[in-house]
Amino acid sequence: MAKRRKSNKPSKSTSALSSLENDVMQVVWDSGWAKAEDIRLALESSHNLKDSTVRTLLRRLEKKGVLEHSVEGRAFVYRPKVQADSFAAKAVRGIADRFCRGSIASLLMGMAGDEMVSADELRALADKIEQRQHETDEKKPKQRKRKKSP
Amino acid sequence: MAKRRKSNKPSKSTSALSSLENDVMQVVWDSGWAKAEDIRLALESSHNLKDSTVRTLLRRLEKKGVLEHSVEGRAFVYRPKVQADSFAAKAVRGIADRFCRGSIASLLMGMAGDEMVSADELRALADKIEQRQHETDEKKPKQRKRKKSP
DNA sequence: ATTAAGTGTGACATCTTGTAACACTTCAAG
DNA sequence: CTTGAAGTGTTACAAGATGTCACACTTAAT
Repeated sequence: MAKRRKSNKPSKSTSALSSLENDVMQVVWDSGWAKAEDIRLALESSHNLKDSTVRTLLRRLEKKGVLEHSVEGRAFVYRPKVQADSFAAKAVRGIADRFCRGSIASLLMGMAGDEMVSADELRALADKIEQRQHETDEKKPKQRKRKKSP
Repeated sequence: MAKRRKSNKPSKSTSALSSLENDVMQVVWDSGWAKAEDIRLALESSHNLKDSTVRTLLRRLEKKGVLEHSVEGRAFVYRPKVQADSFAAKAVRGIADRFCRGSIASLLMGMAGDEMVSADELRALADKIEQRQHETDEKKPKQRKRKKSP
């Protein structure tokens, strides 16, 4: 054995978010944008954060590259710089790399084992994906290459 | 009957591992078992850890519930208590919960968008899963309809 | 009895996370 | 112009997670 992966540096750029940061992102992802106060209110039920706390989070999130803001009037309007699904996908890829040598398939098998996905679900998904593929192919012809080693 | 998750608390038991801990697990997952020294050697290239450091990691990992050991001779032999794929699956579920309201489907769709999984792969997987289902679940073999790709 | 191979026990310096007080900047109303 | 509300950034800190060990302890052999 000699194929150790050395990707131990999380690079911190678009990687892991803490749970609270996650909650914040959720709000932004949901509405597409949000001001500090919006977020404070949205999370009010779960966390009772002070205005400055929210701002700190927002700033940290922006530094992490998952948010960006634009000035509107005298307030900052934050919006996702990375979309939720894309972000999630990246996270999953990371997992696949670590735990399954990059094989999403193995990963999925594992999920099936844990009864997290059913065969039917997968098939339905495959159809949907294929369908979208066609749409995409019409405008942006690009060929996929996702073969797993024999 | 639905298999709804009852807790959203990370529970910290079998959850996140740090990158170093991850590297250690990788070694154990790879060979199925390992002694402290094995691990030290395996990670030697990336990290030059002292023996005690490795042991600490091993112990922490065990406390986290992902490893377990048995005494063999006078040495501890560690082996995964959680399999890699299962562990990965759990991690994925966490992601799905956070980013896609628990929908693995949405998550997978996102991955498809990033060209991480193909429809074919998914279908093949679905078959394999279904097959396993039957093996494990020996009751009434249901007929499978293979929708071949166009 | 001395050792070599193994093990467990603190300990510590850094980060990360959750929280926030406080000071600074502006537009807008007096 | 003076004030103040609405916003913003800076700085700080306690807890807990991480990476790293030096050491002291145990035990089967020599």
